Amino acid sequence: MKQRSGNEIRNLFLNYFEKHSHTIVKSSSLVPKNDPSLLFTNAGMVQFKGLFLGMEKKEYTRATSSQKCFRASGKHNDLENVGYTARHHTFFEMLGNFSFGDYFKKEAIEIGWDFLVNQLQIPKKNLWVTIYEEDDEAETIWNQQAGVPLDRIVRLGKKDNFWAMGDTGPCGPCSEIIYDQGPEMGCGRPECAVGCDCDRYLELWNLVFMQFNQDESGVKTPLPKPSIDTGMGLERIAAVVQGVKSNYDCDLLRTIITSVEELTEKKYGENPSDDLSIQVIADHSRAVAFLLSDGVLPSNEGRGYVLRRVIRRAVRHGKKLGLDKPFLYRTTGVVADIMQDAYPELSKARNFVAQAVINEEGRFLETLEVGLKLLQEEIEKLKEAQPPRLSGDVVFKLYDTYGFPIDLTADILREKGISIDEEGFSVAMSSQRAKARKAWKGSGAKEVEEVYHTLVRKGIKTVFKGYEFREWESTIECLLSEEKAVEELSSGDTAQIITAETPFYGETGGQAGDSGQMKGDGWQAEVVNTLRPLPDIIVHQVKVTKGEVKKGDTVKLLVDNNKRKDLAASHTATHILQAALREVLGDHVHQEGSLVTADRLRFDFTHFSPLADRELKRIEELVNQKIRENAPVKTEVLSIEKALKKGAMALFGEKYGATVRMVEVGNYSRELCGGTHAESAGNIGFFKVVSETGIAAGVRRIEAVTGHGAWSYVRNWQEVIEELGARLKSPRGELVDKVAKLLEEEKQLQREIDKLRSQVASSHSRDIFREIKTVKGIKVLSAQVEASDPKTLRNFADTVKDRLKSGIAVLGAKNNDKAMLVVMVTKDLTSQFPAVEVINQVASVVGGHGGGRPDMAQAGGVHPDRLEAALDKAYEIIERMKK
RNA sequence: GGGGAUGUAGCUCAGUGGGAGAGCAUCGCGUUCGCAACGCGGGGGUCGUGGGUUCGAAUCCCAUCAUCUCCA
Repeated sequence: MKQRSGNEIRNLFLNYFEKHSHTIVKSSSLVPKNDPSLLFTNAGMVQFKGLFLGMEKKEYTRATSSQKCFRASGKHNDLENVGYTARHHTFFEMLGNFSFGDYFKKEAIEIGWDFLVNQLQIPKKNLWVTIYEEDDEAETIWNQQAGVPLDRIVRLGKKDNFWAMGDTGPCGPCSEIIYDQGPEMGCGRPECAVGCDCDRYLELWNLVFMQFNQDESGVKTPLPKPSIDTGMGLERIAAVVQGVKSNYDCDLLRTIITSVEELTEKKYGENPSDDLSIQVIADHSRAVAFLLSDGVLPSNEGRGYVLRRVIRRAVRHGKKLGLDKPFLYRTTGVVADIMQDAYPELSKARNFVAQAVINEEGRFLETLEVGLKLLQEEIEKLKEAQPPRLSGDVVFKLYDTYGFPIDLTADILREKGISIDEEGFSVAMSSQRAKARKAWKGSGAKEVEEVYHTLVRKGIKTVFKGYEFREWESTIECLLSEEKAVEELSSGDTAQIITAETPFYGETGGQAGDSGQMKGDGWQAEVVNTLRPLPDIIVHQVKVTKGEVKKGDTVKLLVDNNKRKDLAASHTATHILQAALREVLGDHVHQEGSLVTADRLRFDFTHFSPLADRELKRIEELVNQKIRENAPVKTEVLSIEKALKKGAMALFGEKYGATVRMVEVGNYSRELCGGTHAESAGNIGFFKVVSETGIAAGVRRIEAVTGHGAWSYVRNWQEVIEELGARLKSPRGELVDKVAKLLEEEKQLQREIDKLRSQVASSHSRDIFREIKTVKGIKVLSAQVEASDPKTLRNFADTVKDRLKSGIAVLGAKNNDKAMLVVMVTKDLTSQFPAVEVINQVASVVGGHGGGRPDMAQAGGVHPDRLEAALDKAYEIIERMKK
């Protein structure tokens, strides 16, 4: 067998099949396009699904690829096993050849076998073949065309060798080529044979013969054009060709392991526990590099959460190896180095990947340490428990507060043989959900919805006229009071009115509703707010101010134009802001939420770190620049396909109808949006960011004001600064220096005061030292001194204690309406006269109590007039304590 | 919007109501031809901010800000 690198094997494979009339197809993204059933691409055939199902046509009928695959969720979840075995990976490459109704079993077997035996020169003596138990055809081909002896062909059941895409659709038998690593790699059991779970018999290459279509009732009918789908893990074949027993020893992974060795100064292969961690890091580095370069960002749901879990796992294993600083961004760099020729997206995304990884790592390292400490304490407590099992509450706390994904906690505990209480975790989780939901209610929006559903079923709906008009005439379709339909309303009532048509914009998509007036024959109402509980229904919240309103009345609807203009300006500004964010921060910025009101706007978006001052400044500047350019705002109703083709931003996960409304601001911003907008960017006037904060991991929030709101915001600040300037008698430009100087001066003065205070206190010292008494042979000084704060008193007591050499000092001082006391006892006397005991007895006289250490205690009291008595009594107290 | 965690010297952090600390960094002195290393000494703090409780708060309570984290 010739030694070949992983890269060489990949090229050899692709070129070999190209020679056999296959088209080399680039690996598709790890994020499957147009396949909502799949979180990640997990096999080579994923991008060809449409071809197999006959829903798509391509110019080729034979293809070959080396496909990026990721398995850490869903049907194939290998995350738990990574590191513990020699074969499991979250990320791997799948080599495959495909026939779409072109060649079938015979040719698939022949060329596959030829590649292994003649191209890679794998010794035939090590190869076995499995087939589906009913597939005689396959057996004949293997035996007669490929020359595999019959005793090397093993028949296996449905579980192993029958493949199906799902419960229905294409399916068929498959056949696997097995590599025998030799008995020393096996489990040693006498019944060990092909099909055994142990490491001896390695499944190298799976050939799927798609020949049936299965319907709902399970009936299989032969496909008119049977197809071929094969898959061979590159890492496995590389390990075999390179003669190593573990995938981690093939060059594709070994290079990364070497870089981990360099970072940690640990040697791979010396300590099983370290090896585990090193392998996890090597595997996860690849997954992380590829996921990020395919545009997956760490987040707390869906794909992003899988990525986050992988990163956090790797960080934790790094920590186990002694890495306290971000390191993963380096190993992902190594991945880019060795793989970028085959996958150019790695080098393109290189900087972005490093930035995103280092951010996520740094963030998690912060909580990891504290979380591990908590976990360690809990593990200690569990030492005696049988069986050891960590409570759901703790697992939840780790998850909730420290961001430990549940599988990470499980992974840590697995090493210690501790299980986790998943049920308890779910309970804690749902109680958190319930709490959040309860807190969210209050608007009562949920219950109300039912009323509107019934209205819609009755055929009531509202047509929105407000894009073009601010005033409109229509008829009243329905009156609602306290969620019940009524026939009429009278002056003073607050209620909901639904009309056939309206110029009022109902609150949706984050834009606040319009307000204004309604006028009818002999009645008037004020529209306080407008809602849109369902797409087809617009609800005016009104207060009737005059007359009686009846169902069927003709009504004049007048939108408050000033508020509408402000709302429109805010909304248009939001669009420009999003475009600016994407320009400054990158294309990973997506809207996560948005609120548009007349006086401010709030925009939540995905981004992995707090914004730097200069970034914010740049964004603000860009938005204002666009405002000054005064580009017209154009709206257009068109098909969703057309809009997306024109590059409109659509919200992820949002459902859109067949036709959509696209809002363009010049050629800068293009978004799908149903809101009302300014006529041109200049109407916004002025845009000012008010705050930028974090909302959740990976989500930031910007709040900003526009137009009139922005002006008054700036005006307020100006007033504050002017007021400051006036008080500090300092021009605006010198304010900062002035304050710094004042603070410095204040500090100096404080020091000066401290010094003077202790001088004042000690100036009385000569007098009080005459009052030293000897109580049963112990020198005791109890005296009142001048001290304005406890610190001075304490400092002074220190000097007294030093002078006494051996003895007890009890000092007191009056301060306003309080008495202060301090007791100091020299070290040689603390066992006989603990300072705390002395002071508590003395302090009780002044109505207080105290505490401290054996050699020093402090106390206070609310009766300063009794201080003298207390100090006198100190001698008695000490005398009584002497045994 | 709701919950939890964190915020102490330039950095990393300790400090469960009683005198604000450690290690690293920094400065000075000593040792040295010089450097590294070492020894001794010093400077550096609104204990995130604002209230409250208490004789006394870094510590307890409330509010607030920032960062992290989970839920909606």
